[in-house]
Amino acid sequence: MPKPSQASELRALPAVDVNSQTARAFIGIRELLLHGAFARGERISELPLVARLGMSRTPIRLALERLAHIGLLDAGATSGFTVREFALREVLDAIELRGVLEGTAARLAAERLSGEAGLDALRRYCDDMEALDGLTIHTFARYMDLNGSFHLRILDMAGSEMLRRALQQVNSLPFASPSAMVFPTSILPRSGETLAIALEHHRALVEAIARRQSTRAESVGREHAYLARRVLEVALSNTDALRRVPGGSLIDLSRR
Amino acid sequence: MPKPSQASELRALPAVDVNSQTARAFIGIRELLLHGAFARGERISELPLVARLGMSRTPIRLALERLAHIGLLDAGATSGFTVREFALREVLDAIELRGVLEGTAARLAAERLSGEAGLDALRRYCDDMEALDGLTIHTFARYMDLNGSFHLRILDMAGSEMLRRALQQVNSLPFASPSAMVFPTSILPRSGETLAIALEHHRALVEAIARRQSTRAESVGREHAYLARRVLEVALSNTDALRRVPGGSLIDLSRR
DNA sequence: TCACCGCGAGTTGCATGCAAGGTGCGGCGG
DNA sequence: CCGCCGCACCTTGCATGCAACTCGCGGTGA
Repeated sequence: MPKPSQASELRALPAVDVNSQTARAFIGIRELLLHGAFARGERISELPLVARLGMSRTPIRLALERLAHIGLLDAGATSGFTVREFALREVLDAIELRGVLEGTAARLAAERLSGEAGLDALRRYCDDMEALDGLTIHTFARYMDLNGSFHLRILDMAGSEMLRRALQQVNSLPFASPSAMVFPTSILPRSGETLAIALEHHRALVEAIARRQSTRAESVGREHAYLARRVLEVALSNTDALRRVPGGSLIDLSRR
Repeated sequence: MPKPSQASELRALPAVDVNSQTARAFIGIRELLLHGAFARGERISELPLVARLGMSRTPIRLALERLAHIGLLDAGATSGFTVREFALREVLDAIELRGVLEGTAARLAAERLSGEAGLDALRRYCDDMEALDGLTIHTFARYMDLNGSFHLRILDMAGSEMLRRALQQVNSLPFASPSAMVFPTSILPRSGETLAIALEHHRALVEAIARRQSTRAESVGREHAYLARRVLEVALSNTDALRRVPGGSLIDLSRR
């Protein structure tokens, strides 16, 4: 069963169990962080959040710990947490690392290929994405969903739990995640061309995996991530686009 | 200043602040896990640990959470933690992933090389390792230290915080960490040859980085990790060696 | 006027109490 | 005798209280 579409403003964030206070705290604080409710480097203390989130310190503590672990907060040496700030260079590095890992996923998928089920699924995702025919304000959320499913499927086919964890870790930085750099044409004018290139990458990935061309699969997987890098470089000069990047306020543009 | 040698029985484990109950709980439970105090898949409940570690549930809870995050425990869907068990395949995948990441570190170090300081340090580590001249019971701890410093230095030269975190994550699985698969000759007879190959890899890495041969650096970095894989395959048929691998009891050898 | 010391507020680490949920066992009924 | 239901204990999630620590400010003395 395919995952339900999660096309909210803060999409591309992994869903978590909502039935515990800790999970709600995690989601709530993450949302605050990504919406720029705190300044970069600001110290986060627990008591204000108690008032803001309406729960006791215990779940808030746990949530802060988790946020520190996924890299959105810094755990100070002595104690306490501060809002992590990212130099632009770190964002670019994160995208590069995602490329390496997705390339590895594609390579392993090619090396370990067995059966047609995975390939068929990938081809269907490709077809669906091509059927969208452009990134309008209405279709781009759907595209992000399909795109996410496509890459998840490759990850499945790679069959490496460790790789899955590593990629999850990288993608937990919102602006490095695969769908963070997708904008409708109305925001970034040249999205159409970018989309075409992305779709070509997808086709090439499927073909390479199908033919067990593992080196080609790895190369294309890497190159595909560089696309996000290029989109980011364009978006940097576009305030509208930059504002839409989740967690964009955590990026320190003045620091290379 | 070089890091102090940490050649205890459970070396190769990142040091943590010992001044907090949580840190002590983390270390204590990790030690229990790696020494096989629990069966694979066993459920870990908090109260027994309260008695065993002499502290309240709060720090134990936090420590369990952290252990789950680094992958030594499974956080059950509903609640509670169980001891993670690793199929042999996952261990091999972890080593493969480490190869990918260390290859990437070497590539980035080559691409971003500036100045001679890093290279000089690497060369010194190489000299020191070669000066050991064999892996006796007395020298192999020192070798692991030097080896760890060498790879850390390359990671520094890569200059990617994201990459550092990813590698740290992989290395937190004790049997995948770079020094887990180093045995003195008295345990694994052919360690001498393996050591020679490792030293050659190190030299090749330094040379490739120095000449900015980034592709070569990446390849050698990957291949270097495969050495651990081969040592593991030999060690699998050697009970003595296997017992020395930290966390070896968590590996389910019957499951591929 | 400047420097140092001490106190106080704020903050975190930890312990513990309480309630809710789950699981297993025993008893009861068929 | 077997199966099912209910109760009780075990376990965890969360709240809260307490103590220690830090940082900063103000007062006092040189």
